[in-house]
Amino acid sequence: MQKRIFSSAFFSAKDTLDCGQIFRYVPFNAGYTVFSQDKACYLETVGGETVVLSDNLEYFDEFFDVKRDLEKTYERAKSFGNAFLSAAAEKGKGIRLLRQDTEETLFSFIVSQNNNIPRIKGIIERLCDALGEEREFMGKTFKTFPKAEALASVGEDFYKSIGLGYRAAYMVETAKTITDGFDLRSLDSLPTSELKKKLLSLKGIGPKVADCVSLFGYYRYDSFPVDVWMEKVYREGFDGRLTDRKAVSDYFVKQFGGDAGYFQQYMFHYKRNEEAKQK
DNA sequence: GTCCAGGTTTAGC
DNA sequence: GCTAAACATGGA
Repeated sequence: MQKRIFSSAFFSAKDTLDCGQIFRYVPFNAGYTVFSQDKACYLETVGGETVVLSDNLEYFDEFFDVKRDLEKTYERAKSFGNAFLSAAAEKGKGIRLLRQDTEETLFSFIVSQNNNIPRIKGIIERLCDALGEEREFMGKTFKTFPKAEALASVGEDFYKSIGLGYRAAYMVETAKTITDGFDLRSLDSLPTSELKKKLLSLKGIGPKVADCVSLFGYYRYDSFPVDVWMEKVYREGFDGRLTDRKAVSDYFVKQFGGDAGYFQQYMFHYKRNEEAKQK
């Protein structure tokens, strides 16, 4: 087991994991065990330090994008002079956008549509339990995220049995499309707009999920997913005149450019926490 | 019982 | 092209 220590100033375990970009992590000791593909690490923030423990540290250096300087991103967020964005950046400056596995991100966000985060986590956990391979980390066993081949090997009734509801058909069809030769890696070189068009051809992927896959799975920071939460943010804290989600997304990308993805995540996380407090 | 959640698909204009 | 209904599930 190897260990790395970072300043927690722009790397908070809690904010990075709880901001809705990842569904596979569980509280453990003072921190969390985090899973990606067939790998695991332990992540904790205590005081001014964030610690990563893993047998695959190089993988998780990349995963947590540890070389990226987020102070600049945070400063640019504040420089826009929007009250909501500034407050969100202040609260969420510990968020790091993860560089997640493309395929895992794709299937995870098919599950996410018209669903809530606790339920998404549960479904993905049952998915891995049933179809993943067993591995060990810190004396405990866990399951890997199943590859498309494994996902395509089961039918709709399996997905319904673990709670996917009507999304079961989307999982089956898209898993088959991928095993039949749709190469996710071949999209790496496309500009973001072309990448999204290709993603939209997959069943169960509409504009919002395509933006999430583009951002979390292809690291296109000029993506701005607009869901029910971001609609509220737009209405309450910005122009508010557009009604179409895609138009709202374009509006933000135009303003924020390559910072759009980070700013979106700051604001999404802040909005959700704000609502939670009032209850 | 109704409403909601990191929306997409399909049918009908 | 656009709009509106249908779509499972579980927690509030």
